[in-house]
Amino acid sequence: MKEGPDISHLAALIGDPARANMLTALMSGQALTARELAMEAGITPQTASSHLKKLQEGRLIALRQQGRHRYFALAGPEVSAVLESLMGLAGGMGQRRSRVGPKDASLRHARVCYNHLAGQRGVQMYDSLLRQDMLVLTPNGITVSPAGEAFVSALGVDLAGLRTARPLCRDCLDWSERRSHLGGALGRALLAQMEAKGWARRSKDSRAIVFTSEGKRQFDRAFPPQGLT
Amino acid sequence: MKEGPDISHLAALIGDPARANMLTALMSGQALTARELAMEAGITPQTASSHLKKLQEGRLIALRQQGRHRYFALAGPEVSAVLESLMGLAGGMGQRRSRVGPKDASLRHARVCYNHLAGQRGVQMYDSLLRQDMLVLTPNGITVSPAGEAFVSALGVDLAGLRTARPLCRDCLDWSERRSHLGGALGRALLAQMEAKGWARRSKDSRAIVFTSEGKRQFDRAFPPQGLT
DNA sequence: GCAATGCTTCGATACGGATCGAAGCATTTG
DNA sequence: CAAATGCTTCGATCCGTATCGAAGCATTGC
Repeated sequence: MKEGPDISHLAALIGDPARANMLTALMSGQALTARELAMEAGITPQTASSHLKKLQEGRLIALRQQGRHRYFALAGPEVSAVLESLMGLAGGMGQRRSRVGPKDASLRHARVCYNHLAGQRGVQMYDSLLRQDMLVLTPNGITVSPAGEAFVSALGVDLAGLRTARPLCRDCLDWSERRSHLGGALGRALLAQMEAKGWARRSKDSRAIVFTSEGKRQFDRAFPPQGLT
Repeated sequence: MKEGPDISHLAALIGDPARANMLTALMSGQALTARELAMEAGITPQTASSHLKKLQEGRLIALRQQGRHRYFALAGPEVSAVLESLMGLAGGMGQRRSRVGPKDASLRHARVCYNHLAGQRGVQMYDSLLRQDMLVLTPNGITVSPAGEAFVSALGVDLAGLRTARPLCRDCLDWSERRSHLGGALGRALLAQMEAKGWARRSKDSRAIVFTSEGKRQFDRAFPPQGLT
């Protein structure tokens, strides 16, 4: 009895350490060259080439060629969601990981997930927006209230420009917090604004997002944690 | 750069066809013996034994021994969720599957997902409950309204008995519908009631759930599709 | 135009892991 | 108690796949 989609092939694609590392690196939402991905995975370019071919054929990544540079990115947020899902379960076995390094803490605190904010900060933001009724959960998805529209516009988000993007808001399950953070076009726009305002920046060699002192203050003011409303 | 939990090991566990088939078989929420799982995967008992050992060590399945029979079940709903997530992505590559058989249609229509109802029927039920404000989405999860409590009690669900179960309601992303259906203790109780009332039964050799004509009528009456409110 | 660089393809190698027959242990049944 | 049954372990085999050096092709920069 083989029922439903064939998950073994898909899982096997992710199940190679080199490929898993490359996919993880692409979760930041940025496109990386074949060479960069080879270095991420600690393998030669020729090995990376054959791996990337497999991921491409499996539709996990997409290619954009610029001259001799070949940029690969995740094929879409659905891929990122599956990877987060796997991380959530694998994280539950975290006791089995030989070393919980400082990087894990910074990832849990704030990290980029397909261009939007994840981790404790990501969940804090989402919760706050919901609590203040700026975002509203409906059976058809998440909508932005009029107050929410005014709020994010005041933060510098060009909502009209985002309207064409679907979905505007997407509920993205956070592997470290086991709760949702905000994905979708609005989630991406909000992170971009934080970067533009200098509240936070992306780490150079990690998916972690680092907030400045001022950025933390501004963030907490904009998205107050529970109990500070 | 190796960030976050190690997903490759977990994915590799799922990435073997035999193991994937066994995990899929366990998604019904029932426990199966080692022999039954061997037959599910089309391998010998000795091969199954070594596979099951790996899944056990990987904490994807849990063992309950009864004499010489060893019953294995999924370790929890988190595992089921990951499998559904993989199915969703793999299903998006459905064009690549060599044969879309009649079974896929029946699975899409109604199937069991870790003991609760999934597929079109599952999503219909969830949407209906939300639309009628019997379930309410809150930032802290899904709650049952007073009207919802009365409703499910009238259906025969012993809510008091479920109160100790956590979570009572859980939003479970449906791979075939790309929307959520209702998991958690209430989701399981509702499916059990449908079975008890004879509205529907589980297929013998599949995760598909088959509704009787009367069951369809009763189901649509209890959980009217959009437009029939 | 040539050298440097990025990337893919080819071919060979080595390793890991799925597989099953045989054997052994535990439980159940008559 | 003996036979049947369920399951695990052992050992051998074979296949698939990741890997990298070498070679080739395409692009870029001087």
